[in-house]
Amino acid sequence: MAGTQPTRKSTIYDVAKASGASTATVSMVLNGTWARYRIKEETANRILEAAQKLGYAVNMKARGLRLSRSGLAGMVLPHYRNRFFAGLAQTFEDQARVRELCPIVVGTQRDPAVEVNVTETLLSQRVELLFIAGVRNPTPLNELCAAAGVPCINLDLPGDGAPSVLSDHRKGSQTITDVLLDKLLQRGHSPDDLVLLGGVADEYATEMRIAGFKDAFAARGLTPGKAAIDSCGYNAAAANRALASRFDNSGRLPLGLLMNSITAFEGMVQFTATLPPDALKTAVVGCFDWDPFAAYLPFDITMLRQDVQTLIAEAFRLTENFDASDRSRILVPTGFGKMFEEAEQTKEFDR
Amino acid sequence: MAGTQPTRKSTIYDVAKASGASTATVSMVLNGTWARYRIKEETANRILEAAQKLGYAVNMKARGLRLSRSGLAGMVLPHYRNRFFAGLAQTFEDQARVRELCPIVVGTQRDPAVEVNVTETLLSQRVELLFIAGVRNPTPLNELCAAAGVPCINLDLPGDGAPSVLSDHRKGSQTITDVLLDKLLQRGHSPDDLVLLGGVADEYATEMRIAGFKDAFAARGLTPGKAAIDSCGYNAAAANRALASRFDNSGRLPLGLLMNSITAFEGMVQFTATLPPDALKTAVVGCFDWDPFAAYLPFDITMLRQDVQTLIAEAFRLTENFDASDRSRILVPTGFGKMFEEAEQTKEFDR
DNA sequence: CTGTTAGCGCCTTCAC
DNA sequence: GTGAAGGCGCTAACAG
Repeated sequence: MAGTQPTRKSTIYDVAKASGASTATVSMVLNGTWARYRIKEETANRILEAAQKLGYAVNMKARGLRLSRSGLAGMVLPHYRNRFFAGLAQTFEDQARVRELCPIVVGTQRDPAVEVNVTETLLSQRVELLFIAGVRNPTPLNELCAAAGVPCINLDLPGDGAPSVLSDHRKGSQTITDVLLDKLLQRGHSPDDLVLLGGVADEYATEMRIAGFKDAFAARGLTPGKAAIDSCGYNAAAANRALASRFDNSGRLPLGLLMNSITAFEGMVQFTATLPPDALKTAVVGCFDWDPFAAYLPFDITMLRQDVQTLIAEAFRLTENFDASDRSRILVPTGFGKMFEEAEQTKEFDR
Repeated sequence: MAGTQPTRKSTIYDVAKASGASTATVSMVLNGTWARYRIKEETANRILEAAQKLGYAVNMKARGLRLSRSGLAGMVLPHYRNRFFAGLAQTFEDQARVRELCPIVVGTQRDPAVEVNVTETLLSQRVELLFIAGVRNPTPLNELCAAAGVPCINLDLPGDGAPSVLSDHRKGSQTITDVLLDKLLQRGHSPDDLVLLGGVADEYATEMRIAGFKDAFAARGLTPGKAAIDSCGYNAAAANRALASRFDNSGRLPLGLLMNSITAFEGMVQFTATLPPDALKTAVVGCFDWDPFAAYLPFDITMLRQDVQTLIAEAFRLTENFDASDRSRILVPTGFGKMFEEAEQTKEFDR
């Protein structure tokens, strides 16, 4: 590989010259469309050989310019730091590749300025579709896409500027709440001992989860008390503080705890780490996200999991025959534990 | 946004027509190079305004074709499923953006066919540089890049076809081994009770970690025993099995355990979850990766952390004035615990 | 069956 | 100060 001059990449002109054919013939052969044009197999082989020898690789920029198809599929998400977003990214990549698209996913750190910036960049690269995941207010991004005529789907958080594909947080919340209530009763405790902790009151996922929480109580002819719902924020520090103040007031931890996000859950773990080891022994806890290590922490824990496979599949489905005026909100069920595990099998040398 | 015909994106021609200027003038103004050409400020403003109104966005495909600069920076990595790779991706994106490049990172699931495929795709999109992280044998990918004249850096695993930026696993291993030995002695146990578990014997990171492990013993005038090093593989199931068989043979867990990867660590956690809760009470354990939840598991655990910031910064440094014949291996120190935490602060609404 | 040609959208040199 | 023209690499008609 040392001898080749690295500056100039070979083009179809080089291949044409080397093989003594014309650029059109080369183009057809290299695209595999040559059978349709009844080009002699011998010519085709000659060209393929020359291309091989020259290390020719198509310039997608030029092809894209000509065809006005970039072959790029874009997705923006906040970060990769939890299993949900990591899974989303992975699944998106896999399914984009199946569709012969080059996946390009970008993390924005939930910074609206970065979100706009990234979207503009992706659009200027002429992505053929854009998925927007976990963006608080996707409308400006939707509008950018609409202006560019690029199909755009909101994932995980709904928006008014495009169709949305969402996990059915309400139903999921009712289900997990129900499980926790059963466990609580089994241990001789009361439904009043269950607390839904974390999240932001005026935000979609939290609203849905609160609704589902109430649904579960209602199905038993009950209503959760005032103190049972504490939307103290998503981040670990907030949940940590909220728990600490409850502890200070009552002298103990709630007997049932439903954490509204893995980050809030992390805050809970941080706080309980400051307590004697068996402070959570009798507690029943649940969480709206799943994490492999969290699942092994030393207390009774139930984790809900979003179905990234279906989420992404639905989003792709919406992009075919995309209807720019579509504002539908598709709901995808969530499930427990390891039900989606297969997708993330590790390879032998993985680490 | 409803009224605009979504099919056609506006071009500089549209902007030129709308503003009554020529395409050249528009181009200069839109590139910010207009001051150099002494274009009237009034004209410039008129053009900017028209562009704004038309929702003009540069077509990077065309610009790239003309300038032979794509504005794309590529990175391939195995997946996003642990904090190291997630951090790498995040940091890469941030630093690429600082350099005015559009980051495009792709996960390959450690599948060599996908790795080659992805590299070819990225190259055909004319990325201006490519980082290759966690690829077992990067040489074929390096050669593809070399043939295309694209700067290419191996991250985290070394290769013969390009410069590499690596964590100093050997030094890190010596340090953490030293810490574990101290703890073991403090508790009245013997250095022989420490086991290095996981990894693949003929693989770079494992080799370095074994060397560091021995260094730590050597510094005390000792040599680890035969059974002290068990490269049973990286994946959780393998570590799980290895521990199970040790347990069957000796009737107890090793008193000191140094896990060679977060996945092997996960296997250990899986196995110990089948034991009585206090089976690990007196154990001393370490791990060559860091995870926020793993850090809160109920036993004495020490985690080593790679410095993704420096890793990426060094890689970028190597790409400027890139020397295609450079085969240097740059070593980056690792550290303990939360030393690189600041980089992943969560926002208020994060989850 | 194969070669010629006209752009895709943009930037830059060179006249005006 | 501004307009016209050429070409980046590729593809798809359209001629031979």
